[in-house]
Amino acid sequence: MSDFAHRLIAWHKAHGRHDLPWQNTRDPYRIWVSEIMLQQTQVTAVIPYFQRFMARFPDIASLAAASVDEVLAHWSGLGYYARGRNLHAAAQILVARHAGTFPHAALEIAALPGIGRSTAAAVAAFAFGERGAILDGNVKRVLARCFGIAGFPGAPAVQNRLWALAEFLLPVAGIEIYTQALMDLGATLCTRSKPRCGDCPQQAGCVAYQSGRTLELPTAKPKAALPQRETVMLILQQGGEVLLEKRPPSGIWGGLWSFPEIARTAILEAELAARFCAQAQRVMPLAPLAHGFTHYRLNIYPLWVETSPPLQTKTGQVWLSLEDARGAAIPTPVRKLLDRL
DNA sequence: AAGACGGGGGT
DNA sequence: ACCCCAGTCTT
Repeated sequence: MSDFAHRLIAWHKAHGRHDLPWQNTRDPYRIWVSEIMLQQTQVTAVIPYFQRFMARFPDIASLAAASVDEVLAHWSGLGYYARGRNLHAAAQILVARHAGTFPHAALEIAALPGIGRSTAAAVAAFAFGERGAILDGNVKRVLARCFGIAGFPGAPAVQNRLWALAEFLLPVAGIEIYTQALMDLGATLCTRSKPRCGDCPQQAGCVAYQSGRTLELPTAKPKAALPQRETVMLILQQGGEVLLEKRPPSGIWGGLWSFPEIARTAILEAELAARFCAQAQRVMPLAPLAHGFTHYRLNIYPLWVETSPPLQTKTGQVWLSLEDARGAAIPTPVRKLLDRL
């Protein structure tokens, strides 16, 4: 047996969870229901639901005979209601095609609605002792850390590596305790934040711990692509001066001085007349400028405009020399644009 | 490959 | 109050 499996099993004897309502049984139905409920849901939340569910639907036949409405009523509050619908549909399939019994092979189990590769392997292991790997979020975290697997575990290439590793590590015998131990380690010690490495049986061989990368592994999900926004900044120039506007006190660049903005679809002449009592003498687009925020990316399309009198300014508008503008409270993109003039 | 699905825990 | 999380199915 691998050192990894050996240490895990020894640890589980002393520190694992042994008395959950779906443990100490080989009833595939109880194990199945618990594994479905435990998807995306923590043990403490599942326990009362599991108890009520088993009291009302004690076996495959009673679940299959019930209405989907009643099944969902017992799921109410647990979330991901497709789990409940699939559970009910699978029970009816088991009655119709498997004489109301559970198939032993993980591949057949995985053919049922709502059961994927990992859940099938867990049910097959706990109910029938079938040797197979599981790979849920807890296991991904444990393996990524212990073996230093970088990359987002949800990415197919990383996930394939983790599956292969999970298969490789399986003990020849004792799949039930090994599988439970792996789940328990991830759920209780090797947690996402504040892992208890001091109590971990794998510490001496853990790549993440030994290299100080525990909090960097597993690699976080890549941030969603930043929303893109765009604006036109008007660089109104007259003589050696440019017009700056004071921005509203809240929001982006609150209270700072910035170039006036118009929508990309706005009509320049109309905006100039309405907001600045000015006319354009010369108009010249400058190269676009991208500015990154934490929550979106702003593409700025600067429009240099030489204006003609009158030079009326409204409240919150000011004409400044380039030098004075550079000394004002301006955001970085405005500074970059000033540097181009 | 990316999104939908619902609720809970951590911060 | 916000961000982060996660297995399976669907698109």
